[in-house]
Amino acid sequence: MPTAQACTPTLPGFTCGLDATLRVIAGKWKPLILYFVAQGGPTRYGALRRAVRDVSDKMLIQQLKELEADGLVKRTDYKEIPPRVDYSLTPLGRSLAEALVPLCSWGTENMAEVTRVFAERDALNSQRPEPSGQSTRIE
Amino acid sequence: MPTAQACTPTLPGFTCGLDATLRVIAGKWKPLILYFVAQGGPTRYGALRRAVRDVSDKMLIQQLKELEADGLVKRTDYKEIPPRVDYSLTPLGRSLAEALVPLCSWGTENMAEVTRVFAERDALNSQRPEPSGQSTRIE
DNA sequence: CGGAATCCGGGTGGATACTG
DNA sequence: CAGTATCCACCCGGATTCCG
Repeated sequence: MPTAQACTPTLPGFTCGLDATLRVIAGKWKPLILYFVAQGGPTRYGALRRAVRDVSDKMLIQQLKELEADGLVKRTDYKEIPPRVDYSLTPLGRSLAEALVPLCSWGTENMAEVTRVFAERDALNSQRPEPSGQSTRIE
Repeated sequence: MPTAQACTPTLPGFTCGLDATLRVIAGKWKPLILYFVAQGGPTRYGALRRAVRDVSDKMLIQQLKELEADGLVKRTDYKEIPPRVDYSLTPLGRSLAEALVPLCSWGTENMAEVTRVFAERDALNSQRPEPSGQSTRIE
């Protein structure tokens, strides 16, 4: 019912609202970055790096730059020594982060289910001629 | 700010609910697929291909298979000639699609903004001959 | 501390051709 | 109509190293 018909083409280039959103948050870490900054307020680079586990400097910086270029996050350099920089959300970024909340809730509620499904999939993978453990497939 | 701290680690493997969700919908087309199927009910392959613009057969099938393996969509083959197959959402998939609604709304509301930002970015890219590295933008 | 630059392997994903 | 199969360019993203 309210399955939202908000997906009506309005501007050229995007097929629908979801399409537009995806172009902005496409990227392995962007949603997590947005979400963590939304929760923590202005967040220092190091803190962000620790929060978004397994992200490398290169990727974190890259995604942050794109988010900044897209007007979702704001970078503040305090020009101090040692360096201090923090990242905060713009109003636009804040509104997008709000839209991510349901996704987070969904994950929390269905984490057990997701874990199970992934375990099954990994079990199938390990039956294949695939030596060594780690299966960081994803994305 | 009710910025939801639903992002509390609960199960090993995932840092938070959002992390879990992202592992499931990571993939260029999955959110769009979920959303279109959610809107249209059981959707035929061809219809989906037309709905998700610019997707190739290969990618569409691949993503559909993963969604199916993850228990989000259900494939129905009517074994007819000519072939007829449709895809529908499982309860799990339906709940996830619901969680996508805010993202779609956000895109619709901020499409003008997004379009503008992207235009600026593209403008900058085309201005730079960039001596140290070929940056032939995007497709 | 907060990056930037470079190298590099593997996966992603497009194009095309073919099948039932 | 609903896929499958193959080739392959490209870029994502990790590791490493260096800089202010």
